[in-house]
Amino acid sequence: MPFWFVGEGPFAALCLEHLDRLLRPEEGCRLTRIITGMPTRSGRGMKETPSPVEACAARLGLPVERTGRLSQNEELLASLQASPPDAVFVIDFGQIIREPFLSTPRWGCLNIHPSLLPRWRGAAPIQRALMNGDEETGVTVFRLVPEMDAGPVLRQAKLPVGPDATASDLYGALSALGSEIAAAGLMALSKGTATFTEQEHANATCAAKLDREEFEVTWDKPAQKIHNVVRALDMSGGAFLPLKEGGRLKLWRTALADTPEGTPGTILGLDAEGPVVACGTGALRLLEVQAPGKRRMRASDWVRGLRLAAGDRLI
RNA sequence: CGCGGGGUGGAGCAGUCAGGAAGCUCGUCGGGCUCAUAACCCGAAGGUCGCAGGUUCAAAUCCUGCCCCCGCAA
Repeated sequence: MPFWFVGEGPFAALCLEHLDRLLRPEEGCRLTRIITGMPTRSGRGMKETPSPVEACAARLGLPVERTGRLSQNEELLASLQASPPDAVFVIDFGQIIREPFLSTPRWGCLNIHPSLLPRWRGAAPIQRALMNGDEETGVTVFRLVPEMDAGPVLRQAKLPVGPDATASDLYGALSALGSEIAAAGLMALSKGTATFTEQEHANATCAAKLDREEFEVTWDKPAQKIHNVVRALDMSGGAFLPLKEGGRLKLWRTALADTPEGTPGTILGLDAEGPVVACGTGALRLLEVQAPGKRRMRASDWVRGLRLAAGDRLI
């Protein structure tokens, strides 16, 4: 059973790694082509940066091809139609896939989507689930249809979300779980024992793309809400607190504290773990932060260098 | 050549503008106090001040080049 893999972002890279491990040739399963997007000019100095999938493939020693707009890649389509694979994984790719691409593979194009579809269709399912405080999430393997994330489901698995689970935790867990059920689902398909189930479209919700403004946190909000934003954004550049002297303090890791009272932004206490800061409701302990121009560090170290003490205000 | 911040004992920082004996808060090790301690007291070890040149009587500090880390913007 030959498969293609089309992907670009970090979730796709993790899935690629898992699928490469799970789809072992002894069952006849293998990824015959890996396709990713063009490198982007980004980062310091506007350097050309390959996609996470390309970097991952290189690390695994797998050949990878780049493509621009898939819908205009005649060569790729011709090759697909000439000898269709059993399925094409399209994961975290950032392009709408249309016909005739969708229905050319034997079982169509399959996606591993890190949410319990039809909940959180769209670009940022993991982040939205965390920001929303969901206590349960999951991963869905489904067949692509023209409408975004609306195709029939092959397999789905649930995952409880711990109170301190972060986006990177869920990226790791859901890519592993998703790859497993995808591999299992394909085996079942090949034996004719699997079916696709239509989604309950009425229950669909949308996981909108992240907006830069959502990365900013202020102390007047409830501690739980800030904690959720911090957890959600640790793969996306990090939540940040604007500093009065300019610049931003990134919040990489926090924990809810039970210390109650205080004016929002006041340091209520300091210990080896880090400072506890009063919020609009409740208080938050800072565990890992990043000051402007600095690397990530333990919040206790950051506080030490700044000579902050209980009673000081963090704006 | 897109814009900007930073590299000082193991950690986080001050000192650089106005050159002149290595500092602060911790950690580590040893000792003391205590029923006990992550608390307190006393003491100790540990640094090519990112690298290489230059200026100077004298450079962490001024000049030149290079390396590494980080943020913004896309």
